[in-house]
Order: sequence, then C-alpha cells, then structure tokens
Amino acid sequence: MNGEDRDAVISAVLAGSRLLVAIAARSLGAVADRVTLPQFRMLVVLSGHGETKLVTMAELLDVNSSTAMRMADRLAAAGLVLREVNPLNRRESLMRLTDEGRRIVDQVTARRRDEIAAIVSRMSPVERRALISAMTAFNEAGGESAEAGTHPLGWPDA
Amino acid sequence: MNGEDRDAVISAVLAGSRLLVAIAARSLGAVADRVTLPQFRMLVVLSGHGETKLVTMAELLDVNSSTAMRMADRLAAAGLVLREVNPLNRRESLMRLTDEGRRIVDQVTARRRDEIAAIVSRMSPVERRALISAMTAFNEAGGESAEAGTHPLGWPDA
DNA sequence: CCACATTCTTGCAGTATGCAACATTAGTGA
DNA sequence: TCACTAATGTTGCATACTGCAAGAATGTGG
Repeated sequence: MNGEDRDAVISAVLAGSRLLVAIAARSLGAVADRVTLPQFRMLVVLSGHGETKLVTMAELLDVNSSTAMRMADRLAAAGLVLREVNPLNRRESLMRLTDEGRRIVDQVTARRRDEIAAIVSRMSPVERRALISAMTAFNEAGGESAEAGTHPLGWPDA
Repeated sequence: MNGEDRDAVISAVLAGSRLLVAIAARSLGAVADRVTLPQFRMLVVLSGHGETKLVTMAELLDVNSSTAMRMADRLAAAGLVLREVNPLNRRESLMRLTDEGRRIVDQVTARRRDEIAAIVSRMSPVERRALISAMTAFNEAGGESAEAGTHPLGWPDA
C-alpha cells in the first residue's frame, strides 16, 4: 500500500483507539468508588464465563495466580463474588458473581453502550453502515494475529 | 436509528475496541521488564510535551501529584527522565526525557504502528479507504463529547 | 513585612503485581 | 496399596500504583 494511505489509516485508527479508551475509562467512573479497574475486569470475566476456578481466572486476566487470589478475596469481602470449594474436585475453589456483582457489571456495560450509541447517532445512516462494514473488516483482519497474541481475554472489556 | 443498525454498529465498535486495546497491550510487552504501563504513560506525555512540571504532569495523567511525584522519582532513578529545578521559578521542578527514555517511547510506538499496519495491509484497498473515512467520521462524532470528558490526555497513548 | 497561593515533598493506608515456597488434593504407575 | 508426580490454592516477601492530608519551600500582592 502507498505511504499516504498507510499514514492516513494508522492515524485514523490511533485516534479512534484514544476515543474508545476514553469511553471505557469514563464508563467506569460511576462505580469507581466501589471497584477498581482490575477488580472490574474480574467481574466481567465472571459475567461471561460463569463459575470459574482460580487458575483459569488468572490466565484469563493474564495475572499471577497469587494476584487473582487476593483480588478474589477482596471482592468476596465486598460481597461481589462468592467462593466455594468444588465438590467434584476439592483442590479447586470456584467463584461466581453475586447479584450485587452482576448489577455493577450491567451498569457499566449499559453506560458504555449508551456512550457509543450517542456517538454513532450523530453520524449519518450512510456513515454508520460504512462504519459497520469497515470495523468488521478491520476486526477480521486483526483477528488472525490477535488469536496468536498473549492476551486472549480479560483486557478487552476493561 | 433502528435497533438492528444500532446493535450491529455497537457490536462492531466494541469488538474493534477489544482488538485495539490488545494491540496496545502487546506493543508494551517488549519493554515490560523496564517500565510499567503508568510509567510509560508518563514517558509518552513527556515525549509530546517537552519539559513538564510535576503538577501539570499529574493533571495530564489524571493522577494525584504524590503519585506523579513517586513515578518521576523511579523513572529518574532508572535513568529515563531528568529532573531539575526551574531557574525561573524555584518552586517548580521540570522533568524531561533522557535519550534512553525517548528510545523506549519510539520503540513502543513503532511496534504499535507496525501492528496496525500489518492488520490494515490484510484489508483490500477499498476496505482500507472505507476504514479511513468511517473512523474519521466516528472520531469527529465522538470528539464533541470527548472534549467534555474527564480524560483529556494521558490515557489515549497508553 | 504579612497573608495567601502555588508547588513540591513526605507520611500513611490500601490495592495490584510477581516470584518462590508450601500444603492439599488428584491422578498414575508399580 | 504406596510412592511419585501434577495441579491447585495459599501465604510470605518485595515492589509499584494510588489518593488523602499535612508540611516545607517559594513566589505574589498588598
């Protein structure tokens, strides 16, 4: 591809990246006094993953198991997750969201979707359809290398 | 806008957001043993801002001044930034990148641009041009609300 | 000179993070 | 059944990030 195209597309994508990260940060503001960002990542994983054992959680978040351990302790103390020994394998301790924990995830997710919706609502229908296909193509092109990456999940929804 | 469009565009944008965040995280991997992510954010600000005093830095990073203070201490100890009293106002202590600090910023930035370039190179020229205009429109639509946000800078380039 | 604002700095407390060592539990082969 | 190994969770230790609050140093305006 020629250099002009290359620079233009990279600039546009980088700018979009900044905007999206800012949106993600803002969407967390409402619950910032209840959970930290790493804690919220853990809640998100539980939300989409159901009951999860500690080692799996650590892998999904890409953190050391001791880190996941203590985060889980704090979230349990805050009443946002429950921890219980797996009766089928007493080495494992499974954790899952409480109703309160799920409420927090839903609240943040709704806010972020609203923010994105507010932005795209200011675009024309033509631009909007173009954005859908362009982002879809971008995601597909990036999906191949992303699967080979070191961050399979966890980061995405923070 | 109708619900179908709305869901499709939000899904596409959210997926793109995950991909971009994963790219940003990977691009930091090469220097993860030298600087942490918050430290890298500080280096980026210095890279684009030149000499900066502590309070300004804290505002740009959206952290408490005591946090910025200690981060600056550690980066200075690591030889990545220099701190010196402003001779024109001895209350202020200005900090700036060392050559080594700038090298790290350049290294990460180059890697991220390469990753994005690799993705868009897998798209057809038509898709690429569509991505430029779609992302540009998205950024413009989001720019208005972004300026009213609480994270003017700092986050974007992390 | 005095009162005030700005700026940096430090003490304190809580959270996040990784490494290494350890105990418990499960599985496996002799 | 018994020893060996693997998987899993847990804890100790050290470091970094974070904010609040108090204090010291410096500049500004009267």
